[in-house]
Amino acid sequence: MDNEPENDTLTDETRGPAGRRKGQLHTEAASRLRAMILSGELPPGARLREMQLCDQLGVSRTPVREAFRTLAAEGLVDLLPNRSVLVSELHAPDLEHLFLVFGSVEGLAAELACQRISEAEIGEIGRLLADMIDFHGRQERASYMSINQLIHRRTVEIAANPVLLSVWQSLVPRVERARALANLDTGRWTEALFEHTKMFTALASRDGELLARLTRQHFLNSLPYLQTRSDSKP
Amino acid sequence: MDNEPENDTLTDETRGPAGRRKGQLHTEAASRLRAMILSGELPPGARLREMQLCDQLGVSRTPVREAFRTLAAEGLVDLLPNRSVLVSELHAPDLEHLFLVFGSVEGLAAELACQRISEAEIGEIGRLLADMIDFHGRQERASYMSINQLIHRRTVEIAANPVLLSVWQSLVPRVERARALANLDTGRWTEALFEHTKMFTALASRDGELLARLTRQHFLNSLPYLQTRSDSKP
DNA sequence: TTGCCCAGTCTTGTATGCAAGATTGAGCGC
DNA sequence: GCGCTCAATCTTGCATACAAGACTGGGCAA
Repeated sequence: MDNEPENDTLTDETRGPAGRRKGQLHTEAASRLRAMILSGELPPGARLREMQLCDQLGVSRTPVREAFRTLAAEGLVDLLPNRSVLVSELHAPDLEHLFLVFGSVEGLAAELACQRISEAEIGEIGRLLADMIDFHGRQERASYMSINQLIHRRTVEIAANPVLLSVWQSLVPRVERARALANLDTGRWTEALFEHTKMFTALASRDGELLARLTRQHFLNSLPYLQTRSDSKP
Repeated sequence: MDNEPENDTLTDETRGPAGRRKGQLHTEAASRLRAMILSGELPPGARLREMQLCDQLGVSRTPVREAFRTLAAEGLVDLLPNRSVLVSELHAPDLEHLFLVFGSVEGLAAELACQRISEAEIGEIGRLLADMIDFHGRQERASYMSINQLIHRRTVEIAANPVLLSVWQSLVPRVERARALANLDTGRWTEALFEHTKMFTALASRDGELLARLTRQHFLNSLPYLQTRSDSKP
């Protein structure tokens, strides 16, 4: 009468073999919604009705509403007062603005990373680059993109600036979405890979100024190819 | 019976002569809390208990909780799961990170502004600078700081990049808070003014690269003076 | 037929109730 | 005297109820 089989007093959220509770519901809801937006399941301009998402996610409106604020801060949705939440649009001029800023942020990250990077980390990035070249040779785009993002993320992490990291994290969902919605032109793909090798050379020689310039240019160069797929304003 | 005097179909929230409803309560709550944090009324590390703020603001917990998310996205508070919300700390290393990133963001804004600024806008900034010099001469710090912020804001606006503007707006509360918590050293004040004049010269000649470099340096230079007042970690 | 008005329905904004996790302080054992 | 345990209280997380603002479709008049 004093102990039941399932009466475990574990309060840690990492116990979940039964998948009991991974974390906060609004965090979970935000992750799910973010994934749905990035995958295109929720296309730009889609109306997000609270109740519908509640049914879909199996939670009540409170965590869904809080998740909306998180996504709004990431620029993935627009909150219209007294009206529905809309998945934000991605117009061509917005993309230009986004990539300009994002390139500058990554440029700063690259500059800082050059000041701090260790030999081991240079080796790590080098191996990632080799993998990326390999995936390019085999035309495996998904794997390539995955490694690509990982290199950029590692660079920001090596920069070791939490403010920079948070700004980067707030922008990267939109950048990833833009990439996901556009197809990578084969010519641009090869060109981008070449730029990456040049960037790695700068990183390995710890030339921060050069790497920052290359990084900014890297994003500006990829811009026209993304815009070809972006829709025109209605 | 078909028309009443007050039967205006205005659905805009800006009608309120009776002060009926200024906007959403959570927006209002976020503004109030932001002001309390920036003014120092809520000092770094302060615990924000929902019920207490509800009484203080005269609203229920729901809008307060949503305001917390907004402020968390601005980096003004830290959300601890299942524990209280804390006003975020401002340690010396954090300030260094913040000013490095902020200087870079403003640097990009300055670079873009150089490409777009009109003669009229150069005149406008010039007048603001003249006012600033005047306030410096009369040792009116509050007015000086106000003009100072206005110049920076106008520069970002002239850059005409909404993504950049949103990043800037998300960082500027923390920068302003750091400035508010520290006293401006007189020597640094004069030095900063000199830097501003150099920056204006670059802006007027539309030398974006130079202006970006000066802007970044401007923030790096002011950093040591802020840190002298910042508390050491417990 | 076409345009406007209005009521019904839907959706969002806010308040409140309930349960679970965290904190604290007293009591007990060492 | 000191440290641990446990329970009472507090605080947060989530769900739900209620009210107010938007949307939609039918009906009426021109």
